[in-house]
Amino acid sequence: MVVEKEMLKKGLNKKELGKENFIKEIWNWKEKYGGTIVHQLKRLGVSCDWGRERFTLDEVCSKAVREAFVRLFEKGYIYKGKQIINWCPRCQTALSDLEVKHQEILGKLYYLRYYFEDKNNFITVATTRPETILADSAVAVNPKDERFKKFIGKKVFIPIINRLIPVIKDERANLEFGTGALKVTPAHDQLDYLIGKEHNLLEITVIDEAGKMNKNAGQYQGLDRFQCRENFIKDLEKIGALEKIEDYRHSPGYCDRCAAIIEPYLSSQWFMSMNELVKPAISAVKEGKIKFIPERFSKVYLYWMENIRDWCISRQLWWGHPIPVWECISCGKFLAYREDPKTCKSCGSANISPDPDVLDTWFSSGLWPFSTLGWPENTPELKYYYPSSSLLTAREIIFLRVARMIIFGLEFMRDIPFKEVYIHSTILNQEGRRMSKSLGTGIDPLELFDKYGVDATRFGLTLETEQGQDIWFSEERLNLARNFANKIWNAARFILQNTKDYKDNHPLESYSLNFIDKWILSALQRVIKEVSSHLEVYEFAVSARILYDFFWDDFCDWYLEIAKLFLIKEKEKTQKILIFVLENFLKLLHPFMPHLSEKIWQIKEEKNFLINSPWPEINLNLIFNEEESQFKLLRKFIRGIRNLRSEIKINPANKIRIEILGEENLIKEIFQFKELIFSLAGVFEIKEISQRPKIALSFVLEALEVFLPLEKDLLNQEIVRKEKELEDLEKNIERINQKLRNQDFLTKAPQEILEKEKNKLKNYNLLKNKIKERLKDLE
RNA sequence: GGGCGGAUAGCUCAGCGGGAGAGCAUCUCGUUUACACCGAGGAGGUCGUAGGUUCAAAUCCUAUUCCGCCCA
Repeated sequence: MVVEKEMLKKGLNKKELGKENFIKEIWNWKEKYGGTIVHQLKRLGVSCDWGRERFTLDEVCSKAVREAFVRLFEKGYIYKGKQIINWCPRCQTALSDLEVKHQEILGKLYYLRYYFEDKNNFITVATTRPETILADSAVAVNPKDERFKKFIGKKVFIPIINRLIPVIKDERANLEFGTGALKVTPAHDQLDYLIGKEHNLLEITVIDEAGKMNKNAGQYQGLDRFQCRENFIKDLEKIGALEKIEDYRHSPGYCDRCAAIIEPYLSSQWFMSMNELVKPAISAVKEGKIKFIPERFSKVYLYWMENIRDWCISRQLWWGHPIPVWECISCGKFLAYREDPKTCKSCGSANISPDPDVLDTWFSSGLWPFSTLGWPENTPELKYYYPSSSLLTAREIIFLRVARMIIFGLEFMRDIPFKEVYIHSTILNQEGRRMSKSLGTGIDPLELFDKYGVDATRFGLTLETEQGQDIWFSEERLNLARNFANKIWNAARFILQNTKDYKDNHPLESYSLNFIDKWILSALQRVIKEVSSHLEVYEFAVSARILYDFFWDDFCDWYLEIAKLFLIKEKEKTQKILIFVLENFLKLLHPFMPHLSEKIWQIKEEKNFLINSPWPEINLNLIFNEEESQFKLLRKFIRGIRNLRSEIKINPANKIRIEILGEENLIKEIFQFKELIFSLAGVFEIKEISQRPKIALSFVLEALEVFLPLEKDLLNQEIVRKEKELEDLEKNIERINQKLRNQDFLTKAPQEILEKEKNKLKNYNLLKNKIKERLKDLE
């Protein structure tokens, strides 16, 4: 299709070019664009086994297609039949139901009069396609419809061409639609075809393969179907057969490839009978042998499979796998052959001719999971790789490819092709439309790679791939990811600079770790555990977020800053930890940012590739719950001081003195980290006091009160602050009290929750008292 | 016509039964030798609407509106 368009631009059409040249053009195009996709994937850092790249028209695949076809043919699943199929007059081929897209448009509904033989009375029929009147074989009315009962069995004239047709009764005539009377056009409508079969009606074709009116259309012969409609309506109006025209919303079918309006067309095609084939494919999903992720897509799959219709597999195209069927002119048999035959295998006649059609491309796609591995030969690859674990794909592919892979896998391999089907997000462009090659709504990923970097593009998009949710593409998000990549690069540079003289001599356990070391190591274990488990269940965005938060918030903002101090006094141990955390982080990061993580890894040690190293495993000896909460206290303390400073706009360069009051052991703990606090909070002295100072800003942290002495004229600010704090606190206290006063809450809520609420209340009250005392002091 | 998904801070989205979160944007401060693609701090939301279940609802159920997708 795409190639055809390209050639039209150059002023060539496919018929002039000839079949052979056209196919040559297609191969050229395939080389060029197939190459582009592979190139993009490679730049993206996709680590495929590139030696196994395949194309559906490769010899290996062709062999599989032929074998599969012959087997299905011999089992009687493939048959030739005359049916109403979806015909694209532009592509001039049959299409399967899946290749037809319906789109709602505002069309017209034409009310037309069919006069009875006596020419006095008439019956009015409504239609959206008046040109097909020329192919009408009957008018159908519902037997329940009182209005038309008297007409059943009579005959009416088709307007203009004056052919006589009967009025018949059929339940499929919809009482609600139009006038309730239905024109029956067996050769140009699916439903009418069925009605026609039942009532033995004539099947008259008036439109040809190119969408033009044929000789049965009389005076309209040669006109395009839409032109014919216009002319015909004018003529009807002239003779008074047009009663009225109404606006009407309906959804005609469009060709998925070229967007031409589909013509339901009576034609002889090859079909695959689906009823039997589908059964094991339905139970495989129902029994959970194959799982869809997110789960809800299994419903989509099952609904389609349970209502499946026979699949029209023949196409009138020049490009594709030929249908391996030969017709014997002598005995009239159609038979499928594994090798091109010289004589008919039924009667031995040499007077045979090959089928001119090719197979729907989705036929070969369905064989992909095993055709690419050498099936029907029993190759070692087939044994090793089949079935595979997961199929990652887009949701519009569920019927076209996934369903058929499952059907064919179970039919030919007697086993499922994969255990899990992950349906990934669809990226929408800024207008909210799906990105697609044929719609021209896509963007070139290579441009994004140049602008933001490959890893940032990957990471930015990954952050948004919430399960089954669409992604509205926005470059802002890539910016965030690029900043993250930059952060990682700089942090790594800092670590590598400070570990040049580091020798990995001792195991981590041999060092005496302080509680901050323990905190970061413990936090790392948590990250390893969580990232791993989320990846297991395809929660990529969650994993990416965990890595982002850990690295930026915990590691860079806190541990690295603290490590700057540790590097002076406890150099070797700190180097050890920095390297340890970085290494593990890089491993976890690799699936998301393969280039950056590998690059940093290679600077660190040239010999081994990161991609070859094992995935990190959680070390239970490095989990320190107590130290983690201890660190959280210190962090709150430092943040509290920073808040006070910012409150009165103390220049960061100015060091301050703080005073603390409270429980002995807490004070001791704080003094232990004096230097950290000095450095991280801009403090030059911490003084223990026994009485609250009057002129100071303050905050309360558990059983500790912290003061920042200040100038008199700023005291008002402290009072306002404290009053606001008190107000917030009282709101919280009142909310909890309300709960605790509620008898139902006390009896019905779980004990844990009750304890939690009581605890909260206790703490709030403690704080409240301290703040109140403080306010009293200030008055 | 049937099915599915979404509606939460200005924007893009997390959270999916017990104290409303992130990034960007915005505001204040900052030349602290890893990083201004940065650091510190602040402001900003009656979680589409209406009912219901529950001691407790952004979170569960029902209805409804708007947006998107799929199938017929």
